[in-house]
Amino acid sequence: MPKETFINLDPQKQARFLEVALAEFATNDFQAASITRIVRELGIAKGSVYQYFEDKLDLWLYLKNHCEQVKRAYIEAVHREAYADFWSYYQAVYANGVHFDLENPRCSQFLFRVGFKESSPQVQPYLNSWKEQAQSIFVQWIEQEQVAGTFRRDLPASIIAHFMVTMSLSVASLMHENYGVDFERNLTEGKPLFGADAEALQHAVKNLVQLLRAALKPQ
Amino acid sequence: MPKETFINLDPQKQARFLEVALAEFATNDFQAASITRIVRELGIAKGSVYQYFEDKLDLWLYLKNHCEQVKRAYIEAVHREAYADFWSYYQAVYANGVHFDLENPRCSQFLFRVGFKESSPQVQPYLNSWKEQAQSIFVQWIEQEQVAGTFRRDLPASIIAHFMVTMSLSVASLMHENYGVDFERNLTEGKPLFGADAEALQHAVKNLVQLLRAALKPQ
DNA sequence: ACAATTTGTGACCGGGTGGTCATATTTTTT
DNA sequence: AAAAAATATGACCACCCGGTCACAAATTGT
Repeated sequence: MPKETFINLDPQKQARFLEVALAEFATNDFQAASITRIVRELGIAKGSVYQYFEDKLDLWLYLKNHCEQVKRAYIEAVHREAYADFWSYYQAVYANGVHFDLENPRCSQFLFRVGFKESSPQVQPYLNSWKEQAQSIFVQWIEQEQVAGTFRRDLPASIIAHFMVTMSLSVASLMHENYGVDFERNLTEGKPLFGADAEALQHAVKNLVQLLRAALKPQ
Repeated sequence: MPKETFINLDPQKQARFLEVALAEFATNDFQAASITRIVRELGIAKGSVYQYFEDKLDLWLYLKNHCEQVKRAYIEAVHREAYADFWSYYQAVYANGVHFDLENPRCSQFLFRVGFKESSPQVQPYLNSWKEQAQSIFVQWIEQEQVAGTFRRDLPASIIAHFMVTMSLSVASLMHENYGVDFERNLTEGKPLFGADAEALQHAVKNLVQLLRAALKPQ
């Protein structure tokens, strides 16, 4: 939890602090991320950081919580009832996830790191939470589809959920490998992660959905 | 490249050095891995390391190359011609990959880190090579199967390859999440990565193949 | 206007790092 | 046995880190 000093801070300064801190933690491990670099970039004294947060871990937890909230808002804006079948719903959720990426590239990259790249022992206890959340949401969806008879029932929902989550998250690297999208460059140039390649993305997702459909329909 | 001093080193000492260095780099980022810890563990002087290798990066590259060679030997021991259909071949390759895991847990964990967790800028240029190799091998397989009519032809081989590689590699985390296999504990206790859970693994791979089959057969 | 409180500061601390090099030890050659 | 070459050593260097704290500045309350 941030200290009151940070909460009471001028919103503009608060936003700038968040921006710079997020950039640092999006580009580096917990261990490798440097408070010194953050304050140098911000042009403030190092002591200030410790007026705002207890320590490095406290700051990291705040950033994680913040980004998760932002992302959740995007996802929860899509409602299953509004879609005729699961796959159109899935694509809508995915599209909103991409909007999140486009509009909050640093958040997106940070969460990606937390979910997949991070291995610093100091944050180990806090790593799996959101992955488990995503997994359990998928399990609920899948069980409903299995009952409705649109998904195969010969495999446990938890297994199917694992593969769906994995594939969904892999689209980013597919974009990178097969469509030549350069996330790093887009980031350093301040562009959104997917840059002007929204079309390539749609194409990739379409192909992915075709594969998942075939894999998951009743055999 | 290691210096001659290391090549001429007593094989037993060489092996012990490799073992300890690999454990360090398997458990930590390139940045976080510590030469100081390695020499402390080995009980040798820090200067010795720099008689063996140019610098930290040189050591890392040697370890990477070594582990890749070891793994390749496992994979290339399986020949396509010896199997009637692709899926039995695929399962045999997978089984050998698991043997590699079981018999070289540190190698396996290090390569996993290099392929998925690593983000230290110093090693960035050397990261993608093996992933691209795996991908291109899969593309060749898939194109052959497409010609033979056993795989769907309505999607590009590159997309299917991404799908297969991603799903194949995710089995490890599936084991962790759904079968409760604790890689970290197995490692610290010196056991092989999959511990005594070979049965769970077989089950997971069976499920994986079922999904892949359904996704890839001609629609 | 003054006092009280909150916010900002940056030199400093202990600790860790990769890497060096003059020196000591061991091995090989003569 | 002596000389030469190869190998091992660890104190030391410059650097960076997270975190502290006595003090300065600014804001708020009276």
